[in-house]
Amino acid sequence: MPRKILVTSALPYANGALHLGHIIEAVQTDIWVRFQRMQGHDCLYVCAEDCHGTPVMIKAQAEGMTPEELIRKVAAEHVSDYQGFLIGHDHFHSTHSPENQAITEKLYLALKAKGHITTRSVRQAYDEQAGMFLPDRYVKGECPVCHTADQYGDSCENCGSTYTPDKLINPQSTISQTAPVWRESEHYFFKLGEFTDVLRTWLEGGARQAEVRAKLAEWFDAGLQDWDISRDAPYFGFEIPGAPGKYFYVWFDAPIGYLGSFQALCDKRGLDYDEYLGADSKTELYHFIGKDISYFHNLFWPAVLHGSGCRKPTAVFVHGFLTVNGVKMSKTRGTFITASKYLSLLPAEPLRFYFATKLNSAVEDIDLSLDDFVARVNSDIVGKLVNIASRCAGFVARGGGRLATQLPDPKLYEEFAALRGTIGELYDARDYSAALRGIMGLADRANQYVDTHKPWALAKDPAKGAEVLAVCTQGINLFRVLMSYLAPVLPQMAEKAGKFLNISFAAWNSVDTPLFDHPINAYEPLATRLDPKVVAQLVDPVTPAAAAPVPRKNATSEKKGKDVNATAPATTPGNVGINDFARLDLRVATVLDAAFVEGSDKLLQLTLDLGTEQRNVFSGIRSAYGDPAKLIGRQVVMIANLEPRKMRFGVSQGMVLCASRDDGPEVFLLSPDAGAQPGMKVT
RNA sequence: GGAAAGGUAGCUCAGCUGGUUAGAGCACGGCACUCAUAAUGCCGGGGUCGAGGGUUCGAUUCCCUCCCUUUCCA
Repeated sequence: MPRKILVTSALPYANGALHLGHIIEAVQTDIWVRFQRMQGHDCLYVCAEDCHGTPVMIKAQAEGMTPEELIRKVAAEHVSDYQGFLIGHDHFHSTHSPENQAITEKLYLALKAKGHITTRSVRQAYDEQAGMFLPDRYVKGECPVCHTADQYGDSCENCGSTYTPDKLINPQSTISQTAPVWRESEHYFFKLGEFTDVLRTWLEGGARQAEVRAKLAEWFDAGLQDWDISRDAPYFGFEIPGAPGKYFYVWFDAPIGYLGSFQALCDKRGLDYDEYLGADSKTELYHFIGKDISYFHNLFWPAVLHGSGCRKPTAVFVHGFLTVNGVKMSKTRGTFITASKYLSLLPAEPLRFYFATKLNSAVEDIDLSLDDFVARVNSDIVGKLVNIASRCAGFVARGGGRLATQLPDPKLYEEFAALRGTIGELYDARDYSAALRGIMGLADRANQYVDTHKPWALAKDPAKGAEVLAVCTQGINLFRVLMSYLAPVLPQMAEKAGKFLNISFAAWNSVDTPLFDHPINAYEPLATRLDPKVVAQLVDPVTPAAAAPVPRKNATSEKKGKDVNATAPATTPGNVGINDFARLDLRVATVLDAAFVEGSDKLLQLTLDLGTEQRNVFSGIRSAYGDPAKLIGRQVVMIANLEPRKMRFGVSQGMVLCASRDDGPEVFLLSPDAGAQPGMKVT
């Protein structure tokens, strides 16, 4: 009996480019969807652009366009990136759509009718110059607890205290740089606490991951509080029915975007919306998300659905974040890789494969190690998998291009085919890494088989043509099983291999029957090796900033939940006040010594004289200053009050300033004019 | 501050409910082969399983403490 399954991955937010953190989620989802389809299930996959909220509004203003223009432009880029990574959405919609507005209003009115909505007055920061209320993250000031300057309105990054923006000392609007005033405004709240029992019950099946359950238990213990779902004009979003000037908070209508997108798909294909999303639907509904938005998907979302009389998700699948070369993605480290940058350099499938070798069902962070990426792809895909087809194809072609009428080693084939159940279970459980380990183990055995039977040696004896063909028929059949197992991960390669073998890889159980007496075509390379030099271009050369601690910032998620534009800083950051600049202790320093760092091809170790003291600094300028001796005696500008940073090679006590492009390898040290003395302050 | 996950060979990772000499891939060394995109096969070197206690006949695997990394906190 085919299952009917509706799957989503998280909606990308319309204020920035997709990066590889978005892509790993899309790949995880897409592999699962493709696998389910191969199983013969009806598996639909929808997604949408998440369009609303203050960050989009502000960003559109900054770019001199309307929000509608901005979201159209960004969505087009996102769609193109997803397609580049072979993500097979059945439909990609927008939360700023008539479908989404209709469903949002419907759910809201249902919640209201059932008494799940309440209102109360909220005191909030208001920017008189900009004429708008300020989300907490748009107010900055001194922490009331530890007195660290320049902290957001909701919590201090230094001491971790949480508070409301009115507690900040000398608060400032990040939009106009003026001091906000405090105004009362009526807000609409969703009474989440009323759903505590419903949620506890739902989570038994909906939250299947231990890590997620532990987190949810914490939230339950703390008690579920009302959720503010309204925002005041001006706001880019949907106006709340019967509440002029009040808009739905972006996080209220964003998950509803899943439903809106599916509605649009139904309209397109004539599907029955209620069969999937009606109150008593028997179909399965799964959301793939990152761990940062677990709260919204495991609490608010099922509660809103339940309260408005809709079905709840079958389960929510949570994954961890992506790191690059062991560190979080960040522009200052050069490890922030956008989807489009990747695609401009490399094909999608190697990365899909690499992600698959690492993905499992746990909420663990996953590292994209570039060296490992190259080794893994070149060895596993080209050296092992493709090699099986490549080394057998020539003999088959010379033997007439037709496979033999039987397998010389049916038991071996049987072993390969018998694993389809186990491997299928692993895919279904999202344990792709284990699935691929199993598959690659089989690839080794296939190569061993060919090595043992040496068709090239047999081919020297003209009388043994049939034997050669038999061995290679075995090899090709083993390859076919492996390719079938990998088809969810490598759809393009499966397509090409299908043309080579005159078959389709559409059905998971097709490997039950081996190919006999079957014509195959000339072999063409199915995959090419990755060039480490090209892969290295994914990350920017390490700049001196790499030696500096970066502010805590979420690498893989747009924190729209807090109304903050968490996209990594643009090339040209926004304005800062003079106080921001004054926090930096910039000093003139003389290079006393400069040397290569053993074990690093990027760093130089500098000993700097600050007049009153000496500092040890690791700086990523080796590519531009290959002869460190020439630096000795030179004067440079350094940040003297940078948090010391422990590195593999020692502690770096500051950083030297350099000029560079975002995308170029050149680095140019800054120097003061003649006459400056070590220790002089730069202002 | 509260909480979670992780720390296993140079690198990336497996190791289920404690039990013979701790595994894989890559990298490295040697040999073989030459069909294959310098691919493949065989053999080998390499780990006091973060540190210290404890439970046990026996712990990488259980308990406690500590250190380090990462992450989450409406």
